Order: sequence, then structure tokens, then C-alpha cells
Amino acid sequence: MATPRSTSTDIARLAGVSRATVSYVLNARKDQSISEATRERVLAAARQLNYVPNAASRALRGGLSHLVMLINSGVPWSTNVTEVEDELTRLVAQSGRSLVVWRRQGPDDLVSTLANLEPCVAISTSFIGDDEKALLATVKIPLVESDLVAPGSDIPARLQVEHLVARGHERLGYLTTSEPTLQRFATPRTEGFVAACAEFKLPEPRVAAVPGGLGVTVESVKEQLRAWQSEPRPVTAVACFNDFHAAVCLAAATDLGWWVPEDLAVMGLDDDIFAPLTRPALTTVKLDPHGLARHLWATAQSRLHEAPEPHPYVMDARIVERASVSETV
Amino acid sequence: MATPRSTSTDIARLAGVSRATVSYVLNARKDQSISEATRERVLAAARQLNYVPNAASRALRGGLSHLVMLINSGVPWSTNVTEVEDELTRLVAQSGRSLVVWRRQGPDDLVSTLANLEPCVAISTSFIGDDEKALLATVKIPLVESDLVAPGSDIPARLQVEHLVARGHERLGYLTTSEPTLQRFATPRTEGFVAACAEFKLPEPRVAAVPGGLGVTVESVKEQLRAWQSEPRPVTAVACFNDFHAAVCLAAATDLGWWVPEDLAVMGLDDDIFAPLTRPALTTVKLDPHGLARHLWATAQSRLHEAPEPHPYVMDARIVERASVSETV
DNA sequence: CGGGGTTACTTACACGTGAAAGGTACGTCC
DNA sequence: GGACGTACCTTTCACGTGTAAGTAACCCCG
Repeated sequence: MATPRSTSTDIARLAGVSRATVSYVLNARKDQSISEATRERVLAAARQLNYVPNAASRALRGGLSHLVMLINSGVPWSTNVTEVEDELTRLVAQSGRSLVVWRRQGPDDLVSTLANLEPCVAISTSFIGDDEKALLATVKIPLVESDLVAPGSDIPARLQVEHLVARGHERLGYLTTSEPTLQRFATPRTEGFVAACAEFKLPEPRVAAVPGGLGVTVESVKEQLRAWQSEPRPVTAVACFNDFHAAVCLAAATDLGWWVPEDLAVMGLDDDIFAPLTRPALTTVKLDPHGLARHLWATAQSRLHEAPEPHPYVMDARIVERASVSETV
Repeated sequence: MATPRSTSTDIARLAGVSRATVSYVLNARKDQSISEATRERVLAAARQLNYVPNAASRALRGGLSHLVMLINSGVPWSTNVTEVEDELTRLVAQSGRSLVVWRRQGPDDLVSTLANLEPCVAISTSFIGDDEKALLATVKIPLVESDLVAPGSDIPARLQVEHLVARGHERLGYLTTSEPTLQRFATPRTEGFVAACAEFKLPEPRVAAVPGGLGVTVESVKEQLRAWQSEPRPVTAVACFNDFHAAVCLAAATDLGWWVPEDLAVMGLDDDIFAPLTRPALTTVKLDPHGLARHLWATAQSRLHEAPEPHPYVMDARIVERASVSETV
């Protein structure tokens, strides 16, 4: 505990060479010629001393840290988010860097975190305010924003329509969130849903936004379902912003004494961890978090001038059929 | 983009003072006397240049970074984990440091991540191998391990027994996981469950371990339930390692055509996000992630010699009654 | 008037690393 | 035999910060 970490100076002393030689050996520089004998001696000394280079001085010297920051606010309950994190962690590690994820609490924390962390690039899958973007710009840290908002982010919602139409539904409801930080994902999905309905020549769908992420209550959704039911031509299927909303919807329908999918079909989005466990099991849309992660990292690398800018991300999505939408109406 | 970050030298030049003066002003050192006029000038210059101190050089100079690393492997689906993360993020931020969470993939990645990150302390809520502990020791980074394994980690399981007994159940089943990395939590809970049954003079409970985290299948649990049912004196209530297992159990019972809680009571643990949404809604045990986070941070601070070692953590847990266990049998 | 203390700074060094520039011994070529 | 290249290593600097030590001006008091 009292003895400090060993440094390259210690290695140099032990191997009987200069510190520069140590640096050349450990970084395997091929424009420097080092005799095999000293190379071995240096490596042996490094092993013996359990040498791990000091990150701070390396970052100071090189101008850039080897850290990639993933900004992740809210949405603690989606499997997709952790899958993106895991895949990104793997990809970033391959470049010798490390991915760390930071769970943002307030907007103020970002300043001090950036000062403490000093990542070479920041990636965000969630909402980032303009002032925060400005902050990142002043400290010269490139920001990669999730392209979920790009062309293609309406695809999952369109798939929901497509599937419900194929199952014979015409009168559709769409249950989304009014949470401000989720509008980035919610808005294009809602628009895609409405547009797809129009393209299929369906009557205009009913759209309802219930308050935020975890704040959705079964009661409020029950009320909404009842309202839709009491219309002259009631909706026969409800598609949801995500699986959590769908689970609430399922619970609400059950509490109303309706049978799913007979009285009402329910469709989710995300193929979250609990989707196969609801009864009836949730028919949903699976996205491709790994593909997204790859695209985010490719974009980040292009910002680091290590790679060309990748093609725009095209969302990959597919239906996962379970039991909450019947085979045919 | 081309212009580099502004440094304290820039501020010194702009304010017409030496760099040392800048440092004294910005760090508000009270053992140095600085005239109000220059103080203002320096602060104005810093503001004007959007100065943010360089983390690398600060860490290099001070010997310690301002980063706290939370090692988080597996268990992507528990709300408790993210709640611990969020509370820790808040607490750590109050000390001027930043918490970053690292999702460990393989055991090898730890070396390079430590080299890149160089946290002043590491906190782990999950399983850490001995070799990894050794590694942390060689780089002199203190490790704080979650005390869930300490006295008190059997409490949630004992609470499950207590509650089921109060509801008139005698013949109990316990459904746990065989996932190796979760045994740290699983073993004390199972032992607590069995011990509590003995203390209540119940017949010895049936214990089954199904394969790990997300690998639990409804089929395997169905089989287990059927086996328990076919015994001469079938179990009337099943307590589970966590809410996910409980959700699987609920689905299995439903698929078998049994009514919950009439035919079989099911009890979870964690009060996870989907617990209120299952039908019947899940009766479960809520832990205290915020309390755990506070304890972890207090321990970490004591390792940083800023605070005395806290008292051992006593798990806080309470029953959350919903509908998967009936009022009385 | 001069010694001692205070105020308000500046100069100089250290942290650990990467790497350019410099140096030395040895062989080679004309 | 001296110019030149090459293999191998060392000396030296720079990165941006915190801070101990030094300094110059000023004031107070006997």
C-alpha cells in the first residue's frame, strides 16, 4: 500500500538501460533498433515489476485519453440499451481504448465529469441538450449522437402497421409516451405509424401519449382503452412505443376483463427481457442493437480520423411473433 | 477544431500574471494572498477562454484521478442495479469526483481498462475473481465489494418465508439460479430460506436451481412445478431468487392452467420494473438500493482516507404485497 | 533608520510518459 | 585512411498542472 506503483524508470534501472530504451521496447517501435538481448531484459523487468503504464501521463503526453464515454440518461429498463453498451464495450476494447458509461443525473454534472474523465470521444444514445453540445464543443470532444432519429427510425412503427394489417386489423391505436427526453425516438415512430396507416388506406389511427418512462400507470391506460372502445368503430389492435408500454397495456386490458388477442391485439417494440413472459406473450418488433453499436463506433472512429465516415445507418428491424396478436382475425 | 484547448498558461497571459497566480486563484487557496483586483482579472480571463483544467495533468500531478469505477458484469435486467448506479453517481459527484460504470465482458479486459481509466477506487456489485483482485492490488487501486454477501444478505429470503407463513403456507418451494456468477447472492438466500423454514418448524422446503440469468426457460420451470405438484404433499407456494425468475414461474403456472395465487402462490424479490405489470401482479420483496449505494460510497471514502470505516451494512428489506400471494389461504 | 513581518506576487520543480535529436562504437567503401 | 552509414543506446525536451520556495515592495514599531 505504501510502496508506489512501479514506473518505467524502475524498469530502466532494473534492466540497466535508459528510460527511452524501455519506452521503445514496450511500445514495440520498429523505427528504433534494439538488440534482442536488451529487449528481453526490459520485458523481463517489466513483467517482474508488474508494470502498468500511467494513464494520466500517457494522456497528458499524447494529448488524448484512451477513454470513450457513453452518455446514458434515463431508460434503465431496456435490454436494448445494455446490449448496445455491451457491444460497444467490445468494439472499443479492440482499438486499445476503453468504453465507460456515465449515467447522467442532472445537466450540471456534465461539466465536472468531462473535466474528470476527458474522453477522446463521447457517444450518446439519449437526448443531449444544445447547451451540452456547446460544452462538448468548447472542450473539443467530438460527440456522436445515436442515429435513431435518422431516416429509418420510423421503420419499427411501420413494421407494426404492416404486421397488424396482415393480421386483418384496420382500426388501429398507437400508445406512445409524452416524456420529453424520449420524444427523439417517439416522434418519428408516431409519424411513421400514421403515415403507414395512410399508405395502407386505413382509417386514421387513434394516437395517445401517456406520461413518461416508468410513470405510466395501468389506470391511465385503462381509461384510454375504454375511450377507444366506446367509439362507434372501436380499435381492434394497439401498437405501443415500447414493450414496457405494451406490458402496461396488456395489464390494463386484462384488468378490463378483455381477452388478448381476441378482444384486443397488443403489439410492443424492443423484444425486451420480459416480452416472452407476459401472458399472452408479447408480439413485438426486435431492433438490432449490435448493428447500431457498430455504426456508432464506426462514426466515432471517423471523428478520431481513423476511418472514413460510414454510410448512414439503416435501422434493422423484424417482427417477433408471439401470442398477443392472433394469427388471423 | 484546430485550435487547442485553452490552458492555465493562456489565462496567465491574458490576465497578465504568472501561471502560479492563476492556479492559486482557481483553486481558491486561502494560504495565499491574492489582491481582489487580480483575482477578478484571472477569473474573467478563465471565463472568457472557457477554461476547463486538463484532467490528465491534474491526475498526474496529484497522483490520483478523480474517477470512481463501478464494475458491473451481467445482470442487465435488474432495476436495483441501475438504482444503485444512479445513487452512487450522485454521491460521488458531491465529492467532486465522477462515477463511471464499466460493463465487464471478459476477464482479460480489466487490465487495459484499468490502464486507461486509472480510477482512484473501484466498486463492484458483482462477482470479482481472485486474479482480478490481485491485479487491482498490484496497481494499488482499492476495491470495494458489495456487502450483499455480508450478514444480512439472507434477510430477503427469510422475509419471503415469514410472509408465506403468515399467509398460511407450510409446504414451500424455492426457485433459484445455478448461474455461477450469481451464487454470491444466491447461496446466502437459499441458506436463509431453508434456515427460516426450520425455525418456523415447517417441513423442509423443496429447492431447485434452474440455469442462469436470462437462460431460464418457461419449459424447465414448468417441469419443476409439475414435479413438485406430483409429490404426496405438493408445495403451495414458490419463492424465487428474483423477480425475473418469478415472472418465469408465473408464466409456467399459467401455461399449466393453474390459478395464481389460488393453486400456487408465487413470490419474487427485487420489486423490479415489471413486477406490478404481471397478472396477477407480483408480490415481492423490495431491497434498499439507495442504502446500499450510500454504504458502498462510505466504504470507498474510508479507503480514500477521507472517512472512518462505516458500520457493517444491514440489508433493509420489506414486503411489497400485490396479488400473487393471496390474503389468506 | 533598520529589522521583521505582511502582502502579492514569480520562479522553479515534480509528476510519468513518448519521442526527437544526439552520440558512440563499429564495419564498409573508395 | 578518412568519409560514411548503421546498430544501439542516451540525453533531453514537452505535455499542463499544483505548489514549495523565493523575491520585491510595503508597513509597523522601537
